[in-house]
Amino acid sequence: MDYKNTLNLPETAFPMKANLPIKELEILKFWEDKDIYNKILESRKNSNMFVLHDGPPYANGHIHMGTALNKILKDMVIKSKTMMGYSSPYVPGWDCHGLPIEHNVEKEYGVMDKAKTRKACRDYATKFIDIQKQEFKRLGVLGQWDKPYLTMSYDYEATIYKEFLEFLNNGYVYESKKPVHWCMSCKTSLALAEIEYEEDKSISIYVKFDFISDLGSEDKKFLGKAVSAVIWTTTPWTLPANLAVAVGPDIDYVFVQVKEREVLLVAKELCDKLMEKFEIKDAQIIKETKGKDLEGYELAHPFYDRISKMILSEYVNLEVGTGLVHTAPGHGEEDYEVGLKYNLSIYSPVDEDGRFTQDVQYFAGEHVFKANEKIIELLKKNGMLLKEEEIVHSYPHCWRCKKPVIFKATKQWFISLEKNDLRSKALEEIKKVQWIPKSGQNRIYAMVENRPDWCISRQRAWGVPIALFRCKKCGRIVKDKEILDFTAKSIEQFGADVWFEKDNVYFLPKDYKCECGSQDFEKVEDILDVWFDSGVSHKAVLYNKIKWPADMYLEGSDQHRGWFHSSLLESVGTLGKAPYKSVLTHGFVVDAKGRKMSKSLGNVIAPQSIIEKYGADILRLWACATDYREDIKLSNEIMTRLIEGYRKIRNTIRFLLGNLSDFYKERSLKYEDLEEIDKWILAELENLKEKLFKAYENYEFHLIYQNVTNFCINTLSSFYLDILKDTLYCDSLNSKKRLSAQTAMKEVLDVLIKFLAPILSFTAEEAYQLNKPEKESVHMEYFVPTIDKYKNEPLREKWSLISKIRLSVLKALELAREQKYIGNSLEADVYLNSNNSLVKSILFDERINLADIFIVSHVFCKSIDNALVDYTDETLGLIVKVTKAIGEKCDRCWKFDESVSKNENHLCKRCQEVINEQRLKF
RNA sequence: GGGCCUGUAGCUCAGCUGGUUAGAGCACUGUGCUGAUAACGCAGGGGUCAGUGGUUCAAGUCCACUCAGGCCCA
Repeated sequence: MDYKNTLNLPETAFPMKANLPIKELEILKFWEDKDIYNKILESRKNSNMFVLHDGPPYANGHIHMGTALNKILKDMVIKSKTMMGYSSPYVPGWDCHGLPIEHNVEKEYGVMDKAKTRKACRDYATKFIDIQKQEFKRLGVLGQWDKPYLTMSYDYEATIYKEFLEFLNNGYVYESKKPVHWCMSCKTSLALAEIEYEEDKSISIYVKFDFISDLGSEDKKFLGKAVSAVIWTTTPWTLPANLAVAVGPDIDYVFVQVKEREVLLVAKELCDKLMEKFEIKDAQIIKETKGKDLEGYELAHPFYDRISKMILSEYVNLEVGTGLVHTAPGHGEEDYEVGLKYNLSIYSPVDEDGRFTQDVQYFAGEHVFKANEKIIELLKKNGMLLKEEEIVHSYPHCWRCKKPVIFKATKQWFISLEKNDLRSKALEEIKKVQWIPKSGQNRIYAMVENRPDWCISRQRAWGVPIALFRCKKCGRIVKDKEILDFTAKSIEQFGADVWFEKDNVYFLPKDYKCECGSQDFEKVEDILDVWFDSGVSHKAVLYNKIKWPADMYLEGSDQHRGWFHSSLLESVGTLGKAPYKSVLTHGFVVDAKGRKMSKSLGNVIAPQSIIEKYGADILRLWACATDYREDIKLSNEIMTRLIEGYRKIRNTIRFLLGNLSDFYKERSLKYEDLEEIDKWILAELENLKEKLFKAYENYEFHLIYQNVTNFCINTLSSFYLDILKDTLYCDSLNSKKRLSAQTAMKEVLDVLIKFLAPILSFTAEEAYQLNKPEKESVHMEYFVPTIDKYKNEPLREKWSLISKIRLSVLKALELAREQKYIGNSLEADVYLNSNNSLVKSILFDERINLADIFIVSHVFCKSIDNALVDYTDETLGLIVKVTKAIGEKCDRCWKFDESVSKNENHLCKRCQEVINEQRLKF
């Protein structure tokens, strides 16, 4: 007879197949309809706060794996903090200004006036904010999505401007020249993103710079000889602006005698090649020296009556040239940097059309590219040209007009790092912040320590203007408080557009005069660096609003130079403190081989494709399972493995739910009344909880995945739950043993669901709703606190030994199975014997049922002859013998027992009793 | 080229302050069950710990270099 429907088999609405792509949409709707985010905050309104401040992604394009990872990690931090009892609001933001948007707008609509460009940029940003918002929400990230912060909102723009004024009024801000890419035909400066590199033919020349310094007085070898340093350049037109010659401090140089009275200085390594090039035979090295010993010598400019200094630069390399580098601080990035160090002037005597200014001897009014030839002529005439040759190299071109660009120094606005000790204060603050991982501290420290002053101006349209007036006559900047305050107020009211839309008369009081008496003013039209925009977010979003400083900033490790950096300088500059207490960084998403994802490599995986195929919880599990502090690999195999892991967790939850369907709180037993095995699982659970708490506290999410998976597989699935099945299915609904099991299982399920909620946010919610929920959403819950009563190390040790004994028995059973003596382990009886006292104490312990634990029909602690299998475990001192089970197979529980043959229903004693009890009920 | 960092089984990760034959889960192979069933159990194979050299009685664990990769800068 089939007794299947007399069993208490698991029953649940929690399906084995998750169907996440569909199910998640329902859950999203549930969260939104019930306004769960705000209810969570409401439930924590009297709690301590933990504020993770969102770094604003750029409102451009769809989200990619990196942004998805970042948002998921943030969400896991916030949800876990919430479940620890904190009030942890999440205000997402977007970075809206800046060149990439302006660039795309210009590509689409062509060049427009500022007002139109700004309007189009605003629309463009708005569009992508909406797109990204939907994509972020789909990841399961809960937050204040209806009221995000936008760097282009009027009040935020006003904050940017006001913060700039703080810097201005505290004396940090100054104007100075700096070389930028300059298009001579568009007459505009260009950002890096607007530069296209193309192969170009160019002239390159080797030029002599004579030593003025008298080397003969130092070393007789030089007496009566003309000594020259040899440089190489591909831009002869920058020679008029030459102010120095740079050498590498650790590079070896040689003085080579080439004629009776002529000596050249070149890098040792390149010497032979150069002599060949210059067609010099019989060159003789007369002296060797390190670059650092050359510092400070004076050279003569090759055609002007001017000194060119010998300086040191780390940028010098030996790939091309002579190892000595012509340096014009007004015409090159590196030249500029090193020029600042040596206090050279940023000399750039070229106008916006690319013509030399009037003060340039020989070449005034000449276009720089045309001047190239004339300069070479002059050098030839002076005898300073050693060699001239054509080369092909990649040269920057304007993305718009495709013409070659030049480096030209233009006036820019800076924030000084030395004023008010900004740099040293920032460095001190860095030391106070908790950097996770620790190496982040070194990284940002080195950057702040070495960076030049902050160039905050851009010659673009889409941004917050440096809204200041300049006297056209004397150049003075208007700093009157009323005028600046009025401007700030206007921006707050109308947005930064007001600066471009209204005339001077709107901002300046009637009859306003400059100190010099002039009434003629011009607007500064430069806009602020977007890093300044996002750098003030702590002020715009947190300060005097939520909580300041933030407890955490969490971004990719590239932000050490980016947002962490600009926020730090901004905050230290105006408030004297870092805006964050801790900074957590994650690595970058790479492919299976550890290479970065790029379109050209064709290895890009979009988050959308994973969500559509597998669901956001799988993506979340991925973010959790890998150690994000390093690079995070993503591949099809990794996804497949994660899906397996997900299924294991899901099925464990499903089994627990199924076996608790008839259970409710009132039926739970007191801890003291639990079976030993159930006390044991609670002790194991306590151990797991401790690990999980620690992992959440240290933000080591991958340990949560590892621990939970191992617990589900080893502790639950293959041991505890497997053993429990007989009790759960076959015992009476009211049996103490079964209620004891359910009491423990309920606790286990609770812990799993709640501790997984920050990670598998959808699945946890689904399970929570089916498990007789106490709150509206699992995300309003708290982590299950540690319960001291459940801790029980001796019990854990005892059961660890039981588990070892079990493994030996399973091994013996496997041997019997291989020989086809048994199939199902219930077909076997086990005989045990041990000379180990500890093992023996287990064998004869009456509180545990070994037959249950081994899932066999009977266990006898004695010896027997003629066993089918005889297995000895040396380390335990245990002898295991296996025989066919005595008695017949009970039709209901499938255990073998001698009572079965005597029973008219072919049932064992236990099952007959359960059936009797069930009949009584109906 | 410089700064910061990484490299343990096919995949994801453990391996504490250097100390027994390097661990786990998944995957793989074999197998049992068919009352967690596109599930569950059991058993098994698989690693010269990126490479080379060094320190040490002893190195995956410390040092140097090399190779591969990532972020930032040049």
